[in-house]
Amino acid sequence: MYPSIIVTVDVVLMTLCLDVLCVALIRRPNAPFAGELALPGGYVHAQEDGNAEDAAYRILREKMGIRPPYLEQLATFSGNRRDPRGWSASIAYFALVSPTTEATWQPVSKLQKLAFDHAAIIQAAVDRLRSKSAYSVLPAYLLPETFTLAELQKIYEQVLGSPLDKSSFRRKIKELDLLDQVAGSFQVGNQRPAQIYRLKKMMTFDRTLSQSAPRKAGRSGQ
Amino acid sequence: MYPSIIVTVDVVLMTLCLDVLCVALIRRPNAPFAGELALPGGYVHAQEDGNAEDAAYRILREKMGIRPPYLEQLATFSGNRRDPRGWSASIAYFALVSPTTEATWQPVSKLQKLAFDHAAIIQAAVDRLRSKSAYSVLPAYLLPETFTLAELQKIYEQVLGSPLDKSSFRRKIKELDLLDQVAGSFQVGNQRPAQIYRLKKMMTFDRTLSQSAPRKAGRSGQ
DNA sequence: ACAATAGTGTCTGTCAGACATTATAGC
DNA sequence: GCTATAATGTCTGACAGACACTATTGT
Repeated sequence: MYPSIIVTVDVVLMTLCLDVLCVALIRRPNAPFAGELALPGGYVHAQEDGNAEDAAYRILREKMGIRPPYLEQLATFSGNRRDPRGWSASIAYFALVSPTTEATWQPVSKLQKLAFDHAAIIQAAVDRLRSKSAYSVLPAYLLPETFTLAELQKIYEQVLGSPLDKSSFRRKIKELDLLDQVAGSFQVGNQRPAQIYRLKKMMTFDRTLSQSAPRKAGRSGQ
Repeated sequence: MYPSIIVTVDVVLMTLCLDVLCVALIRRPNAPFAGELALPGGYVHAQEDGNAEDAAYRILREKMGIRPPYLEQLATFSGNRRDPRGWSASIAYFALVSPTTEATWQPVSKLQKLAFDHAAIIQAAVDRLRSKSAYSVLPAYLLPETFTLAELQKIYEQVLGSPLDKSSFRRKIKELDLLDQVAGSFQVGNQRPAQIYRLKKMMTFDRTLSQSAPRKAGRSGQ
């Protein structure tokens, strides 16, 4: 009745390896683009996947063996030229994980030629991560579950690409009130130990980090 | 080979009617949801549409007879429960037009029950418009091609839901440098005539409008 | 004591909001 | 003159960045 359209889900899974933003890639075993590097992805399975997000989680479970702490829909890439098999729509997601996750990580800055339009999808994911990092705690998902403020600041500097002032950074993080102190501390050498934190369990992530912070509405009125 | 998946495009077409944010709806002639109100949408036509955005433009042309000055992909809504015919994916777009566009406009604040999950899609579009309005000139697309600064400010106040200071608003708009003066002026009564502006032709829209939320008065305390 | 990093206090330039003032039209 | 709106000028509180300062560990 209607010409069949290929519907797939692809996931841009990112982490920070040795202070470099990396993406997980898989070498394709089959055509098309056999042997080339590609994002983990696959067909939507109408029988098992309740929706596209379910499919993304299933694919990450099957192909990477993980369940990421952060996953969000990125955009849908579609058209008749991106897949030699025909008109296709790829619902792309991006996910962030701790660097302890096992995978074939590739720095996003030096990617070879990739299958399909996956290079463009990765670029969109990196742009989104960068732009959201300016006003959210997203980069914290690139760290292990617990971390120090110094580590967190370093992650932000890596993602944003510019150094941040320690005092201002801590002031902002405190205002956001998105971290919980964890009992215990972390120490590397002969130095003062650092307090350990973890992300608060919450449903919303898009609080403002810098500049456009909602100015402490609290004070106003009663 | 793979179970067929329904791929459609739906467009949330918005404007400002009498200072109220409205969305264009169409009464469905056919099942499913025959007779109910729904977003303009339709199947992707693999033969004619180069990609999903092309399909969105085609649908707006066929069903509304327009080509909007602003169109952006919103998100993809998918799953096995949103369409009684089976597993479906709707690539949703949102578009802004001038209020002179002919259509059946409905205020977004008082929507009846809609077909499919279109109420959720509209909510997502409104949220996106609101959040982008804080740091872009997007609301200008809700006006005719030329307008005065007073009209523009009123639009922003409508979309953002809070009054803005005239001086600050103009300072910001000037800094953004996104408007061109148009020869001529506009006058309503026995008053000083207002300068007329139009949007500059450009490719990027996401400049910063205001760095911070409007500060709540509070001359009172402290 | 020193070294090294964690964490805080203080100053200051900048800027958004508040609001006064001037400008331009018709009467 | 008056009224109404357009457009601009000026002041001020608040905040982000800069940076000096204190705190806490091991040797």
